[in-house]
Amino acid sequence: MSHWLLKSEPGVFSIDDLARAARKRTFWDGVRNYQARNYMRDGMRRGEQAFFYHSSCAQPGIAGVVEIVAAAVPDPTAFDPNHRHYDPNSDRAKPTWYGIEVRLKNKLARVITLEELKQHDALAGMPLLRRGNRLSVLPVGEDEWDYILALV
DNA sequence: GCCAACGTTGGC
DNA sequence: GCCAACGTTGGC
Repeated sequence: MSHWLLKSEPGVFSIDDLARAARKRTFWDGVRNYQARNYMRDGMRRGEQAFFYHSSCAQPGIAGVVEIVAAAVPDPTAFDPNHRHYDPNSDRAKPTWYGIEVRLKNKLARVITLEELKQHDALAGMPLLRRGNRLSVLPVGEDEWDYILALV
């Protein structure tokens, strides 16, 4: 079982938005980066867990844990010309973009901020903390996953 | 708002 | 295939 991290801008979709969603579920659409797509489509399996990370906000950091409740399927927003994430180069017969469905497992008692994560040598190797990383979907090592949960 | 660090695009 | 220009991400 692999572990993951999913970034979302709370101004667009926060962990509280997920908490309020029907059955606390949402389809994770709009990923338009190939490596992130590959992690979702080829890596993520139903039942695995991911950190819900708030990015581009006052307090970037890990806000909660979600469970992948459905493996990747083609992202319908890529086919919708009126959608912000429309991609004219993607077609239904051979979709380029995929999304997964997640369910909120739990919100953390506090946000584990990026600043705090950086202070732990044990986490220095995390892809999230790697210089210049901008991927919105990332793997998290098993040791790092456990370590971070123990920080709460 | 700034800017570093990318990924993508497109001319050649 | 190279690489400059451009767009985006995301911390600060």
